[in-house]
Amino acid sequence: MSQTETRSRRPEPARPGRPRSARADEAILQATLELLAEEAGVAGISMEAVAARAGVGKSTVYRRWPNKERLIVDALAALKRPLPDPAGGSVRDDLLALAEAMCRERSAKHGRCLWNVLGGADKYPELLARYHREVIEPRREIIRRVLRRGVETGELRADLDVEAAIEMLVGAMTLQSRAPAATAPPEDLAERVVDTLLRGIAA
Amino acid sequence: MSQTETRSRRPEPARPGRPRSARADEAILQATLELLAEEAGVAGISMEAVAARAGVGKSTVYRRWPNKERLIVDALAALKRPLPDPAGGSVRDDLLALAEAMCRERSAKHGRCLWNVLGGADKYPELLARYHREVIEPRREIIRRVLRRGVETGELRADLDVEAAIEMLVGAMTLQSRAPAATAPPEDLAERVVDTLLRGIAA
Amino acid sequence: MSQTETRSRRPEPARPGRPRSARADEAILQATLELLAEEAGVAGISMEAVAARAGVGKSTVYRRWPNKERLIVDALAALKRPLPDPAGGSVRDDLLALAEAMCRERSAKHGRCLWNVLGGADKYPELLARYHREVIEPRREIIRRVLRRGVETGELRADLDVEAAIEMLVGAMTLQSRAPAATAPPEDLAERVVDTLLRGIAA
Amino acid sequence: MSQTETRSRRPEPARPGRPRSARADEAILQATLELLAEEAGVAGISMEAVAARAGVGKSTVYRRWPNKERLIVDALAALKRPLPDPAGGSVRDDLLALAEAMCRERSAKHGRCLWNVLGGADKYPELLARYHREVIEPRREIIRRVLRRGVETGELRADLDVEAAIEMLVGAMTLQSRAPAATAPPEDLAERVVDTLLRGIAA
DNA sequence: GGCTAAGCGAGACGGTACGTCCTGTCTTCCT
DNA sequence: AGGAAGACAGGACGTACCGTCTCGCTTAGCC
Repeated sequence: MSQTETRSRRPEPARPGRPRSARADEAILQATLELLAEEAGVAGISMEAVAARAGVGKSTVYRRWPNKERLIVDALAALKRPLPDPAGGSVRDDLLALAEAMCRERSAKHGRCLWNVLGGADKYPELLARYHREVIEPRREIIRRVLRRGVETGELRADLDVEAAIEMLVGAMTLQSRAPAATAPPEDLAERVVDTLLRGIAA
Repeated sequence: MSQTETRSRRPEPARPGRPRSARADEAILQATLELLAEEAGVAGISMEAVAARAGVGKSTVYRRWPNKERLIVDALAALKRPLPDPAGGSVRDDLLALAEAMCRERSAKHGRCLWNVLGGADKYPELLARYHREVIEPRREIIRRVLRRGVETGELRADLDVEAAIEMLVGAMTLQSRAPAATAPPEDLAERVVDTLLRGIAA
Repeated sequence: MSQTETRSRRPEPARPGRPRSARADEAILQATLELLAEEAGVAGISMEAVAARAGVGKSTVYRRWPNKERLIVDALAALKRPLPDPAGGSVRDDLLALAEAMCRERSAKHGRCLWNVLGGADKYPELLARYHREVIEPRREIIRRVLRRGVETGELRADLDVEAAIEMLVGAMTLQSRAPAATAPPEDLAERVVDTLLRGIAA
Repeated sequence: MSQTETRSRRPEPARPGRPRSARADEAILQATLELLAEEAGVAGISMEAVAARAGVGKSTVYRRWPNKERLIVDALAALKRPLPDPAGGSVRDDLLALAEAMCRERSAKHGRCLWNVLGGADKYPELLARYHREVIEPRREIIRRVLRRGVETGELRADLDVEAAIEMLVGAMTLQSRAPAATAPPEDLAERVVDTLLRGIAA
């Protein structure tokens, strides 16, 4: 993944030997995500199953990723679809759109993947660090811009603690996903959270 | 653990044979927590390591817990110290005390344990469900009571969405712990979040 | 193998834990020999195939033998049936009996095993050394005794070079086995070699 | 090798494209022999190691030889120096010269190669057959001629069993090489064997 | 005080997955 | 077209745990 990116950035140093198969890359990532969704967690899937489902030899997997964890983090990165950059209506509309996107994601297949993976993360600090850098931060940045713009337009209070607000919004929307599967979040959770955030709870 | 509780509830049905060693129970749970902190995640520790560190045979572990996950959830339950029931000052003071307690917990050893475990949780829904029922919900209930009292005393707005507020507070305080270890949360995060929650962000 | 022998020599120090299964020992050695005969050479068989055919887990094999080579040498040792101690008739009769036994062995299943294995032996000098010590030398000793007795009884010349004679007899009977499978040795090879050895070739 | 021979026999059919590099041929065979001596047995060396040591791509090896075994047999053929055709003195002198040559060969580097290879031979019958035809038989033929001449000159007995005598001589001289490396054969083994063969062991 | 039943440390059992290495084939660019 | 490089599918290697089982030995309560 990262190598592919790196290589494609510069105009191909023309390495000798047979080039790596792009189909294999895709098949492996695809198989990984499927298994990650079906089974569960880093522990729940096996490299051998990944290779088998991808129709690929084990060595083809290990040539690209040094171990299971690194494969999984790259597979997850493949779904890091950025949050929809909000149209730019009222701050409330923008925040609501973002909150609902996060809420939807929670139940989506990849949502589960992320959580399954992040659990065992203390063991792999770089895994977590990279995930933060490449996935989490860009998303917060979008919210941060919406909030800043709100301050400028006067929609939000001038002394707003932007980071605390981000933390609350993101926290509320993602924490819920840890509830038992049965406990579906209420449909209107996004709206209720955004409104509570806007108005505050003080009388 | 659960069996121990069950047994200690009724006055000993007086089973025949040698009774189970209480020292073994403790040693196993202790070893589990130590390994959970040192290593990481459900996947990171092995039953053999637990037994070895506890100075106990593997069968002594398996006699008490049917598998790794059940052992771990019981070990975690051993640290479910309840949040300090707030003294009952102003709502702000109470919320702040709770928030700071959660914040402190995040960096504590058991804090890490919880997160390490919750990751691979999709595979073990009952683990997660039980954890929610026995650990998470009681804690939310404490916050819930503080908020309800605030509404009654008029400190908080009458149309407050209690659940949304809980979600935001808990989410903000716990999500942070997933940042890379280096990224220590700001000292005053609790205060900033509580104030932002109280006042709202709208102008 | 060696461990079993060692243990059974002394009256069991009563080691803790579940004792090793004698059935597994047998099944593994049996499977090894079968595969050694069917397939060929150290390289031709796999530990996984051995375990599978023996109906045993791989770890059960590796608990007893540290690697493929050590397993194979022990399997071969299991067939080191000693040469029939000759009845003690005339020297010619005794030598003929021994030569014919060696000749028969050549075509037998285990004969092939030995050769298949001895090939890659430079890599495992201890394998070869042990095989010599435990299998080859005892056999030569039998021939040596027959020749010495012949000298004493006056059947053989007094100035006989015993070791050279052994080398010639054993060499002639075993070298042949390296001929292509098609080239069956003549029925009467043993007799012809013994007589040539007795009479010499000089006029 | 075989292809090279075939091509060099006829005056080059003038194939299109770049001709094969003679340097590559040599480098590959050289590398094979070196590894065969250092490591051990057909199983002990890898095509990748051969190609790497020869400074050659794997495909360059596989273009010339279809698999490991064929490469090895050709590499060995490169050392099949014929036995010195004996000067034609007394039969004893001739046999002694041949025996000593065989004895010397045993300790030489290629000696080891041959044995290393012959071990795993059941799996590759054609390898063995070819080796017999091209290396072993020519050598026996030399001994055979010496013995026949001895019969004609009256030095050897008229009713000599030529094949049995060959078997004993060759067997005695080559079998020894299977002893552990430490056990060097006695200096005078050749002489003792030849004399024992000549005089017989009977009183 | 002996009997009975369960607990105990130890470790073997059949399995599964790991990550490494090598085989023999293929695909690319360079000469 | 040959050559060097190296990717490809496949499969065995030897290791580490899983959760179960079998040993011989305590350690209790009940007779």
